Amino acid sequence: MAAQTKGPGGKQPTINDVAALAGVSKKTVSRVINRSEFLTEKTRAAVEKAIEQLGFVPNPQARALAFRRNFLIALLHDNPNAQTVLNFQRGVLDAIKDSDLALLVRPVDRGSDKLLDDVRTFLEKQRPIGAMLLPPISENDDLAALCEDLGVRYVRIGSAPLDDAKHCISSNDREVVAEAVRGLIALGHRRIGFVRGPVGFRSAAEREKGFLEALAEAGLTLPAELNAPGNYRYTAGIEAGEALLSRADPPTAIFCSNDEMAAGVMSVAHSKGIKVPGELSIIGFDDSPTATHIWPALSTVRWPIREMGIRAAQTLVPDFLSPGAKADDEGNVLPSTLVERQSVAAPPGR
Amino acid sequence: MAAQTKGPGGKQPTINDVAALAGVSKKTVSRVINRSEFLTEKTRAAVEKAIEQLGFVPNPQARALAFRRNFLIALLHDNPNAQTVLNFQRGVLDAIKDSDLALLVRPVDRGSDKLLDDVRTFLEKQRPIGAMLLPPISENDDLAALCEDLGVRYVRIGSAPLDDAKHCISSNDREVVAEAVRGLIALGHRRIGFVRGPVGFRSAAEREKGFLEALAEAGLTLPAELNAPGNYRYTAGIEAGEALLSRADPPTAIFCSNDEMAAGVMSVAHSKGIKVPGELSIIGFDDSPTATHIWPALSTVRWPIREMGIRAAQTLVPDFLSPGAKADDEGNVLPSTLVERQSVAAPPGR
DNA sequence: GGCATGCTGGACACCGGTATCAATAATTGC
DNA sequence: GCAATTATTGATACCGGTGTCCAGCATGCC
Repeated sequence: MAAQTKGPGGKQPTINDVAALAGVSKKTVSRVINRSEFLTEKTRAAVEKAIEQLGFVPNPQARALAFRRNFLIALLHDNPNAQTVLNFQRGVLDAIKDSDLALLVRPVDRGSDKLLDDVRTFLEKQRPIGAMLLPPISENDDLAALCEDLGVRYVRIGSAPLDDAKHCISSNDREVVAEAVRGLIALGHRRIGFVRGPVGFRSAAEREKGFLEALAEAGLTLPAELNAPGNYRYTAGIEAGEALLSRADPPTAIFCSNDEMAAGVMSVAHSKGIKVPGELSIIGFDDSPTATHIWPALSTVRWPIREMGIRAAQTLVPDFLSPGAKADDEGNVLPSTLVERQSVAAPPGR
Repeated sequence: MAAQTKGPGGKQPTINDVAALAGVSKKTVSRVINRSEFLTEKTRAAVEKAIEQLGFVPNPQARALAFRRNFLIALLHDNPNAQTVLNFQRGVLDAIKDSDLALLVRPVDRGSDKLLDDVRTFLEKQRPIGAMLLPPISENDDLAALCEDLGVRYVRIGSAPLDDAKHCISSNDREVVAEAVRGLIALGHRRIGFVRGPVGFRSAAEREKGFLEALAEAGLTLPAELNAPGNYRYTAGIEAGEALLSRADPPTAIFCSNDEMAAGVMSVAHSKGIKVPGELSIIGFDDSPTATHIWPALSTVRWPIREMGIRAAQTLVPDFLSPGAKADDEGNVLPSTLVERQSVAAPPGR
């Protein structure tokens, strides 16, 4: 007698339909859905059969309302590197796959003076359980404060710890950059150029620190004329390449703070007839698709971005994930790795 | 006397709080929120003042429940080209910015035999108003049928109309490819190679059609030995490049069905010492970041992907967007454009 | 056999909005 | 000036779940 409209275009069955079919109350069905204890095996089986039969799927909006919290997490980003965002997204989705959570993606404009208002409106409207901040906006302390204020959990993804461990997933970029540069020095490079990232970016600062560290260890310094400004864009790489490679005494190797700029430097080298890696070694950072698509393929640093996505989810919402509720304090620094391709060799004289 | 817990960590004010403060019923507040007519200017002002004062933001879950539909649209994709996905996403978000809608992004695995089940589960669980299918999964008729079945609106993004206009946003890829190839012929190229896309992809077939069309117009044909298989990946470009450029009679130009494969062909040319564009012209498709990052910069076809995102939103949920409720039948074919860069020139002999 | 105890499962209120429909206020016609 | 008409508002049920709290029943104990 229960109206069980089903099938194409029809209404979705509700918990009441299930309860009626199984001959129990809706609360009992609710218990089954939420895996409550205190249930006879018999009752559980009956309810599960009814659920199966009706193809019942709980309405997430209703659950959200009743639970007084929804099951959304937000990913906020303003990243020029699409692959990074998507890989991170994949990691997060891998982590929440078997949970009730869904992911809301929100690109923002870090340049806008309404950034904070935008994010506030978004968070107030959607009320996600938590938010993930990808670099570079993860470096914005006001955003973190805003989340705190609104009672929204958050994690910040960064190149170095920015906050206490429970709010921060990072990688050891500085160390790996240093390792890469040590490699150049070991090959015999002495005049090594550097293309910086944008001013005020933590990631840029970390890469620079690693670079200078390695030079210092070898008793080398970075002459001002080999230190080029940059902003992570291809065109900045072009400009830096022009500046560094037009000199009478060009560097024999250049470390670029990301792959796009490295591609720019590489283009300049090609157009000037400078052989890479024979006459010039180049190293980038990110391991973006560009790194493998340019010729010769770029040696670079691979950021464990997908793993960071997984870890970010585990840190943000451990209570919603089944087993991997890891919360080990220091586990939130993940290792970047050096990827050696064809853009590095010994300098000409050796 | 009304309890207005506000501020950090406090509860969000509800419609009841607003009603109490404004001295009206909750239904009236609801009317204000939903811009109902039949409201005195005075009442509206009073309610709006209370909303403002309390910083009230309606709970989307509660609205979704009461409206019997949520305000989510889903973006389903399995796209190797991250930039495309992100640009499309931007377009959609631009379009829905001032609406109540939110965007749920869902990567899927087109290779999985559980694809349909995955998508079904996702749609049943989240119950979005509509779904957007990006290529290549947009070509999957079963997915479209599934949406239909579940009563979820959908639009398919493709290289050519796949369905009736109200379900399909496409671009005129065939024509633009033909235009590009005509350009090569006009420059004097006669032996033009082709690197195909993956078998069974509509996008690949369209590009091939355009290519052959232009050849036919000029009375040319594509010799089997210049027709290389591909799968849109860089490595396929490498293989195709090896096959085509190792011949005694190599082509003087190669059209590649996407940029990544073009980058592969370009790498092979570089490593064989073949000058691009002096000895070999190359054209790609997509205008991905790779196209500008490689050297020389790649001539390619730009897909109006962001505009397609906007149009997709307008087609999918015109009733939720304010003015741009365009539904003109034939307006859903958007123009791709040829982007001329430095990888094309006249063939050696001319 | 009667009673305390521990499990189960149900009745009912509630989450924060919207729909229905009747009640009330404002306007109009004559 | 009064009834008829129309514009505006409110009372109450309801959307589809969950929490609270209590009742019913089987069991163990004396």
